[in-house]
Order: sequence, then C-alpha cells, then structure tokens
Amino acid sequence: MRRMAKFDHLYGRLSTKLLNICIDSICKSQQIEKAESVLIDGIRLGLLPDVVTYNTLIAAYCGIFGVDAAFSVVHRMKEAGINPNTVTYNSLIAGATRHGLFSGALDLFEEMLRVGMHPDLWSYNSLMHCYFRLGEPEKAYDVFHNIMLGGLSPCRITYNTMINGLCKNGYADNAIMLFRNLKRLGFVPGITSYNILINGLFKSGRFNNARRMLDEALKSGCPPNVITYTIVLKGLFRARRFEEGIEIFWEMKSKGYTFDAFAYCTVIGIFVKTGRIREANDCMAEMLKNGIGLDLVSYNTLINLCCKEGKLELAYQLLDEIEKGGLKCDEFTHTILIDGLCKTGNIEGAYQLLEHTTMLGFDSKVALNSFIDGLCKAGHIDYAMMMFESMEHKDSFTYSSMVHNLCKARRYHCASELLLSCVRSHIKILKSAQRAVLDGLCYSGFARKAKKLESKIRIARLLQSNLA
DNA sequence: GTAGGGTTAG
Repeated sequence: MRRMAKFDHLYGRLSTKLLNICIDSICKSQQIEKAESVLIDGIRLGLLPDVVTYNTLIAAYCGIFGVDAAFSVVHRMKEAGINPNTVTYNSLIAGATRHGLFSGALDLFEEMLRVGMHPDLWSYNSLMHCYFRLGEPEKAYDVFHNIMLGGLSPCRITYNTMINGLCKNGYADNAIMLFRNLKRLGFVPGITSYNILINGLFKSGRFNNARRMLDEALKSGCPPNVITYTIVLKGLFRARRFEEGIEIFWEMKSKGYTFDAFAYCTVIGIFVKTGRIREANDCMAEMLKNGIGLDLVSYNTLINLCCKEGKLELAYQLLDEIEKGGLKCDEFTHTILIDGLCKTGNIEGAYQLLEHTTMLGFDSKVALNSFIDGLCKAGHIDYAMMMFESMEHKDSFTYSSMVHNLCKARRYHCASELLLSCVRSHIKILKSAQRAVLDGLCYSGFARKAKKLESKIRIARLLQSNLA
C-alpha cells in the first residue's frame, strides 16, 4: 500500500507538469478556450493546477486579451489558494508593455515591491524598457546602474534594452559608446544588438556609419537576418535611395530569405510609393501564395495597393475578409479607403465613409486632408475651403494641398493669404506650393504683390529663427 | 523581458 501511495504522489506531480506543458502548448497556438477546457478536464481528473499553470494562462491572456482579462485569472488563482509570484508580475508587466500601457506597467512594478515580492532581472529589464518608452532615459539609466551595482548579473537583453532605449531617445552616440565599452568588457553582441544599432544609425541619418556597422556584424560572424534586411531596406528608402533599396530586395530573394509580413509590407509599401504597381502586385501575389498569415497591417497594405490601382471592389472584398476573420478595422483602414474613394472620384462615397468613421470615434486628420484634396480635385473648391476653415488642427499637408489646389483654380490671392498664415503659424509648406503662388501671382500680372509676399515670408521666417 | 517606429494624405 505504501508503494502505491508513493506512486500516486509521483503520478500527481508528473501529471500537473504534463498538464502545464499541454496548456502551454495550446496557449502558444492562441487557443485560450481550449486551454481553459483542458484545465477543467484536468481538475475533474483530480489534478491540482499550480502557480505555473496559472502563470501560463496569465501570459496568454495578457498577449491575446490584455492585462484586464489577465487580472481575472489572477483573481481565480488567489481563490484557488495560490499566491502570485515574481513570474506572475513579470507576465502582467510584459502584457501591459506589449499593449503600450507603460505607466500601468510601472504601477505593477510598484505593487510588486509593496506586497514584498523581489523583482528579478526580467522585472528590471522590463522596468528599463518602460522608462525608455516613456521618454525618461535618466530613470532607465538609474535602473541599469542599480542592476550593475546590485547582485544581479545583467544579460544580453539588459544590454540590448539599454542600447535600444538610448537609440530611440536620440542618444545614438551614447548607445555606440556603451556598445564599444561593453564589447571591450567581454560582451558578445548578437544580430539583435547590431540590428538595434543599424536602425538607430539609419534613423539619425548616418547611412555610411550604418553600412559600416553592417560590415562589422558580418565580420563578427553575425549573418544578417530578415529584420536586418528590412531595416536596411527601409533606411535606404527613407534616404530616397530607391534603386539601392530594390537591389537589397533582390539580394534577399536570391539568398533565399523567408519573407514575413513585416518584410512583405515594407516592400509593397515602397513599390506603391514609387509607382511600381506591377512589382507591388507580384509581391502581393507571392505573399498570398506563401500563405503568410494576414494581420491588420497586411490587410491595410493590400487594400492600399488595390485603391492605388483603382480596384475598389477588390479593396472592399478584403475589407469583408478583415471582418469575417475577427479583426477590427482601424484608422488606417478607413483613411486608406477614404483616400481611395476620393482618388477614384467617388466623393459622395468618401463623404459617407468619413462620417461613418467619425461616428466610430476615429478622428483622422489624414482622412480629412485626403477628403479636402478630393473635394478640390472634383471641382468643389469653395466647399473645400469651408472645411479647411472649420478644421481645428491644420498641418503641412492641409496647407500644401489647399494652396496647390487654389493655384490650380487660379485663385492666387486667396492662396497667398493661406501661404502667409501657414508660414506665420510655424507650419512647413511644400516648396512647390510656395513656388506655385509666387509664379501664379507673377504670371497673372501681380509681380509686385509676389515680391511683397516673398519679403513678408522672409521676415516671418527670420523672426522665427531669431526667436528659436 | 530586447531588434523592423511593417499600412494612410499634399
């Protein structure tokens, strides 16, 4: 009998472990309901879920439904007599961070300390990340300093989080200095570290340094991955080095890189923006053929492509797919469609969608800009002016578009007033829009007014630069 | 727990 009891005990422990492995694997395939039913079955069979079982569920709830839903699991856990541990809090903090709730993550960290729990390296790494995302690099640095001084030994993620945070907060030079110092102290960077730095250098406009860093990665035995290529592609595109970017794309293909949704969307976006619709279509076909799971950004990218080709019907088919697939359209989706409708001359449709979008609570300045431009192009310039005047927040696009369209309608005096008020409001305007007004005034016999306007603009800009 | 500010307007 004693032997049986011993086996029972062993069986119980093993089974909880098996149950956890099973739930973890189901959660990883995002099937929370199935995981819950496996848990219920397990309990019916007499298995006792432990802290790992609940932590697994909490991590999954955080990822899929958000932190609030995860808290309901914490509640259930406590009811079952199991106390949350550091991993529970780390999961909740990670969940909050993933959903952009950085202040909420900080609150959780404080709560952790308040209830007497000891944060581990994961908690501190997350804390640093949150401070950086909140634009508080000094506080992040304090955490880093404390990790180094305290008994915790930092890991690669600690260093990468620090280097990335510095880059993202505009301290690319400090990031590189830290990187060099750490390397001297024995830190062996992986491709993630190099990607962080290459991206940081590209974004601060230092293309040659970025290229050199890429070479350094290769020489250090870190082959680039799909993320490296996407960074380089985007960086070159941002620098308007389109041909080099397209070359990188072909290089990726010839080396047999597997494209993911990020890479495909980047490339399709670039093709669309440079007017290479045929190539964009080939890419889309390949993306669909390769069975890439389409998320909302992918759908938005494809809908945009359809709109640019004037294939609105196809765009609406994709819209149906979004809703059938359980995804929710966002501001981008609506804006893309509103612009598509405007560009195909369906102003009435665009107006209806704009109203619907506003009713849904989206406040898209881009959509309004698009619509105003659409109105002008369809010949309703007075109505466009009315909307323009009623707009609370006008930006560079609003002014550039309106000024251009007024010039096209030969209403140079009105355009010159807008141009001047734009400059005086410290808003940038396209050089071509300014040129259109000045040329328009000259050619229509108002050369003196053009001269005066030019000097008024110069004075306004001079005053601004003095004040700055 | 770190890396692609993947998609929109002039």
